[in-house]
Amino acid sequence: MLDISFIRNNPEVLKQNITNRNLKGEQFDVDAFLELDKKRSELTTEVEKLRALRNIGAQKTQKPSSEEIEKGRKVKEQIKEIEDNLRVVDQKWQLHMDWFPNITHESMPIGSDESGNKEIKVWGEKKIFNFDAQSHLDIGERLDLIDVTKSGEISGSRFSFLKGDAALLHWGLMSFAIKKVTQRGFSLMIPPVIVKSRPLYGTGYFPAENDQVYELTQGETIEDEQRRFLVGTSEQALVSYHMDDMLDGNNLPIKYAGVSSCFRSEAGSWGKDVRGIKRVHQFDKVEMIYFTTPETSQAYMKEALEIEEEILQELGLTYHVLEMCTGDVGLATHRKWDVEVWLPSQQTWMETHSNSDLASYHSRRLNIRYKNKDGETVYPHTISATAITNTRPIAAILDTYQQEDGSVIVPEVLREWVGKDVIG
RNA sequence: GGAGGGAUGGCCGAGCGGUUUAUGGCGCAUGCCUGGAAAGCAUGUGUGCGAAUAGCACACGGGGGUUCGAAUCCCCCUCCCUCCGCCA
Repeated sequence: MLDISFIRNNPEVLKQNITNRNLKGEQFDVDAFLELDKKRSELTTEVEKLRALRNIGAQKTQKPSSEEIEKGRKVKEQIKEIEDNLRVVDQKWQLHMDWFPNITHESMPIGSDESGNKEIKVWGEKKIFNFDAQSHLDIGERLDLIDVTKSGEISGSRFSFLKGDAALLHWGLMSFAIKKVTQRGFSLMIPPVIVKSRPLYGTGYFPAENDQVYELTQGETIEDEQRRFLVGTSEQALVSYHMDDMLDGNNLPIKYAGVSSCFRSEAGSWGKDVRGIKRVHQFDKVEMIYFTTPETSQAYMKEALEIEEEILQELGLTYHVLEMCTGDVGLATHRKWDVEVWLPSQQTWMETHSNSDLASYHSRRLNIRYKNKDGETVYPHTISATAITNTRPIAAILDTYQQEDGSVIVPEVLREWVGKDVIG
């Protein structure tokens, strides 16, 4: 959510930002919003004047005369009428506020889709096999590591069984990443994976991306407070951990590493990455969350990238880093880098990590503040970045480390968990 | 799941229909005092609109209602505590 006074003072900046992001729809109509905002101010002023009248009447009259009671009754009716109007205007006003995107960072390229993303770094060699290389799924099925047939029967499409050494690879990756982030000063958190709607609203998944979310509750008359959802990332629970909190500014940055399963309905992604375990409804992730001062968020975003790169380098996976463009990021994003790993058998990149500076977009929605040295209330910036996930890195390892004899070399840093040097 | 008891500012804690415009304390900030500090004293210390140290409104877990007037009464919801039940 944006600061309302920022919008009032810089409507052109917001309009330009909406254009840059290639957003379309009534909810992004800034002029209509400003009209509503004006109307809302007028009605608010009006209703506040009447309330003042009511308060004066109520304060000075211990035993009101029947005349005074009659006067109060009239004021009450007027208040109700204006409040009803205000409620309608306010709802429309809020809808715009909920949909307006964060202002993007100046270094983000302007583009309408993923083709506008800019490669800012490449690390490692693009491996060339001198034998007939297989995809991660073919390797996984041949070595009895991945079973998507059984999971299809049991859970539906886009689920998987990770078996035997692949399950050990999973634990290895998670443990390896946990070791890395705790060494870097993150407090480890195991959050709930079922949340209410407010954390999802607060982290920008509602209303904009609600088609990605699994809802557990049913019934049309259910109160919003009683609805429950599966998290798509531990970010949703971890950032919300501090909702309505007044943080101690001296403790910033706060760094949490969340470990959880993540659930995504993947609506609207039909046909993308269908084969194997590249895009599934359930995966596991170690996520890094920062709460920082506005001045330092960019520096910590770089720190997060450094950690991500260190993890991939030690796994020996070839990757590149993308500066995401304005048209390929969510509404909450201020700046975002994606890290993609090279799949040599497919001759293609696959996203394994993302790293976002959300500025104060989340903290405003979740009412997270701290007092700075001048005693002013400040909304901290939040950063969300992937340390590791299980499925895609496993796919990348199988692909990258396959050998001509059909076996797969285990990356050195994972051997203590997998218990062997070679699978198969 | 059942039965009770609770939720008040950064924190603690009064108030239970009308000088409460939220008492009091702690913490914090600023000033006075001091060689410096502590102590003491004074002032300030929720949010919005606003140029404003002007005003007004809002705010007592959230939402709705009753009333001329609600932190206070009623209804719904959430969370916490105690006991019972169930259970890795």
